[in-house]
Amino acid sequence: MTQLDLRIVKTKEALHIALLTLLKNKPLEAISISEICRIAKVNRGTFYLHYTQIGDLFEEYFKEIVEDLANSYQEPYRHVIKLNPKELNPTTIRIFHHVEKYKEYYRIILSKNVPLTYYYLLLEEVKRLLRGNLDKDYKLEDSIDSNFQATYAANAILGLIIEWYNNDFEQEADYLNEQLVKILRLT
Amino acid sequence: MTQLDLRIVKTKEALHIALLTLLKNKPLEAISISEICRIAKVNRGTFYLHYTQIGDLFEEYFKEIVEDLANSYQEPYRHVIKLNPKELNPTTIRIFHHVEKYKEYYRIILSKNVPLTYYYLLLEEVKRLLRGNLDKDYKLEDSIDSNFQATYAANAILGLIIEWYNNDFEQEADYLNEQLVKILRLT
DNA sequence: TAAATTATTGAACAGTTGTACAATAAAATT
DNA sequence: AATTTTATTGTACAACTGTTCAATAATTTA
Repeated sequence: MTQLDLRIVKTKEALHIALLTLLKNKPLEAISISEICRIAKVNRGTFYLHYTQIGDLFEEYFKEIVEDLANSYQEPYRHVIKLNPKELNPTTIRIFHHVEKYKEYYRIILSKNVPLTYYYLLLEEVKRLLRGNLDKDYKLEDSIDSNFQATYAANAILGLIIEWYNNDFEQEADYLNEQLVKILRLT
Repeated sequence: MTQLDLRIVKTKEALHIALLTLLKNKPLEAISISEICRIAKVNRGTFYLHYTQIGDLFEEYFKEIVEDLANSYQEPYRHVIKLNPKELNPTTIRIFHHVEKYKEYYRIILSKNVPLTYYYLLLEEVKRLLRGNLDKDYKLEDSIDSNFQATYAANAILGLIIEWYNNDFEQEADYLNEQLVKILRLT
């Protein structure tokens, strides 16, 4: 038994390529479904068979990017910075290099006219990655809600990324790492 | 010399009321400009004379709400919680009661299909409110970028609000305050 | 390979969007 | 109160949206 109908694969591929092509010239919000379909040579009705919004199509990519973030946490950390592992687990900090690598996409998902969905996808992933560490590094008080704590920490890191984005990613990823370490030592 | 043309005031008021009316029954993304104008009995072209998107209209409200957040920081803090003022400036923490008060609106601006703009407006305001405190409470290292630090702290607090929103605001505002204090003591 | 399944197409429809322009009405100014 | 200024209206247009349906084509299954 086969899982994927070849026609579906082809259609989605064509739509993916079309969206990427258009994104080189205009922001996500300025792209119309008709336009994508025209370029992809796919009937507009077919688009609606697979997606409901352009955002759904974009989300398919972005999920791959977020997957790369998760994967990057597996391989050993090579960018060595002097930091005390008791204060900050180095794995925590690989996210900035990931963002730097995909900055064209982060420029999209952090732009103000784009829906929050992608931000939330990212937040969930960072939470998931942090959660393991939080448990290990700190003994939790019983009275603390670990969901609140995880979202607090994850969103704080996303705050750094937002500020970085506002600076048009002009600093090095390593600089962001240093800042994070300093902020954590301070608090 | 007069500043505001009465016709403009009336038009905007009608549009405001129409949007609020519609928001009772459907989410922001499902509301069309035509619909608003039909209810407001305002020509559609007139809408475009003042706004470019529905979001602009909604933003006018939301700015008032954010203003209330800022104002609430002026009056003395009455919800007394036992906390060490050296560890956490109590003014920091008034935000949860504000959100509770306007939770219908925060439900809108934190929903996933809504653009990031409103989130950024909120983030900027929280940063502004925190910035004063951060400077006072901590001696900043020279090497730390206060913009990064401010966005880190402000976004962390918004993280708690996001988690609270995901829980459909079921906890009390005071509970959020307690959690924040505990998290800050922990870090 | 033939039959069955199902994705894609094309056409059509009512509603929305963004824009333009002349005519009109409402407000501000003198 | 008369005049000037300007916001609003109505109309029109091309493009986009979301949906439906029968006809057709591509792919899978037996």
